[in-house]
Amino acid sequence: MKIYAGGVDGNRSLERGIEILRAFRPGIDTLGNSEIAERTGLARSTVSRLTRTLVNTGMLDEAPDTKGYRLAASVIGLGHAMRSGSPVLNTIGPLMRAESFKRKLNVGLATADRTMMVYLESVRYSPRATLRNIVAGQQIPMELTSLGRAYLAGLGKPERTALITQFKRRTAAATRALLDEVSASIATVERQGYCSVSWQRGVLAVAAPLVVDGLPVYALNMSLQDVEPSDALAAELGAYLLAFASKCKAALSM
Amino acid sequence: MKIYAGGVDGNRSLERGIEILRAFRPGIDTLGNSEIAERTGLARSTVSRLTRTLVNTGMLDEAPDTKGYRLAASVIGLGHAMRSGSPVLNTIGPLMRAESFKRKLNVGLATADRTMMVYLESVRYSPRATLRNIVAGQQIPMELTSLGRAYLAGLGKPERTALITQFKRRTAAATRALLDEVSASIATVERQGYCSVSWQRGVLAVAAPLVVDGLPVYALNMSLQDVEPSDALAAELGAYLLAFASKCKAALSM
DNA sequence: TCCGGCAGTTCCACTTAGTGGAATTTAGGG
DNA sequence: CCCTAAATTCCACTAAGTGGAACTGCCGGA
Repeated sequence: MKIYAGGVDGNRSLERGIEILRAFRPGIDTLGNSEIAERTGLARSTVSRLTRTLVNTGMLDEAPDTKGYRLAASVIGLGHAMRSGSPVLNTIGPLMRAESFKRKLNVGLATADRTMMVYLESVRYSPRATLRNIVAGQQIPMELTSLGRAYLAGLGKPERTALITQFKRRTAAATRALLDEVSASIATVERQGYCSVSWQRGVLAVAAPLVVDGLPVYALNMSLQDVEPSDALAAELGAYLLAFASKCKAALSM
Repeated sequence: MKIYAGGVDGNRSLERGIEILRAFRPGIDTLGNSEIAERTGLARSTVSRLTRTLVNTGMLDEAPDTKGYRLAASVIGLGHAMRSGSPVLNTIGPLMRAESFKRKLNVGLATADRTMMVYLESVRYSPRATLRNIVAGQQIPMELTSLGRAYLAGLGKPERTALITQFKRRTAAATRALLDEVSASIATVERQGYCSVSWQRGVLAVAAPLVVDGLPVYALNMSLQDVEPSDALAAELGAYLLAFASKCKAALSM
């Protein structure tokens, strides 16, 4: 009874290489081999070989005095390829920009990467209309935000519970109360189509799932800064969001 | 005389996995396994296993009816991490935005990915000042643009010739004349610090290398749309660019 | 409904390519 | 100039990955 490596689960070296890339979280400048080895739990020699490969393939740059590595420019090239290939972003992006302009608020589209939500696009409205900022790739925690909770609500039961298990494992602290909040938000989405969380002072955000079959689940959000969060305001935003979400769904199914 | 695999050149599976990711060029929506196999020259079974791994690690999503894969959201997460970790972009980015605003022109910062230039940031100035667009990750060919040629000029001889060899291999057509143009541009950069190419009608662009030691070579560019390219205009832009480049260098060496 | 034709996956004998611990080299820092 | 820490290389070992072939499932015609 022999077990064959090929064809069962993934390719180990590739998995590890990707894990190394992922060790570069936002804000991190350079990582040395031993630091990577520590974070990933790989043998130092293995890391040395894999980072070399990643440099050769152009995914990492060797930093100054070879004391470390940083992500290379080709990863943003990939990011651009992803965005420009995404049919969802391509159809919804323009709608988001128009909506942001019309309603004078921030509009975001995101989906999950493990337990983080990552923005495909986030259109930031600024009262000083001279600059409109569009950000992509920013990551925010799933459990804490309306965006993430709306995403969870859009997911099937099994995936959802898998993620919730991960939250438990990840954050030992703040567990019980937080998980209850999460379930409450999910229930709210199921009832009224959106949920609202104000996790930063003066910021009100509402979010709704965007489920199109055959595609990953997405979530849309709208938010306002420098306001006094209130139920009335949340309801108003929620109404806008629901209208916008259904417009998006319509545009996608054409 | 045995040759040991570990430790010599890179890890084969990882190399191949990355090559698969790279097969998703901008604008491509989905790729199926056999299409990938074709593009990369790998065995179909190998591709099947590697794509599975890439899905497990979150780099690819399975498209609708499993007829293909697309880049997953986590690649833009990586892109964001790269940008937010880049010390060069962090110090120069704000300067670029200010400069674009002040001079009313486009300002870009890029570096190479193989034979393409990829923008870390491209600040697009629009006369309708209500929108200023910032794009990252866009790729443009190195040989055809002032940006790419300035980059080449900033490179060491060996790297430069290696790239030029690649151009020859890549584009069979338009070789001789084009290569001469490239050398001419490089010479221009060496003489006056920048070069200028107008490869699209009505667009004038000037570019200069940005070399900071211990870091990859970058290139800065400035461009104007909807103008009649002329030597006088190019000289004016060039002067702005040189001033800006030296301001950047100063900011970086602090 | 049945039959190609095709894309994807699985099987499996083969062996190379990758692994990790130990030894070695390189680089600072005091 | 030595001493510590990090990175790299060495190498015996074999699990892990490979590719061709067989298999499965699907769609489009007729």
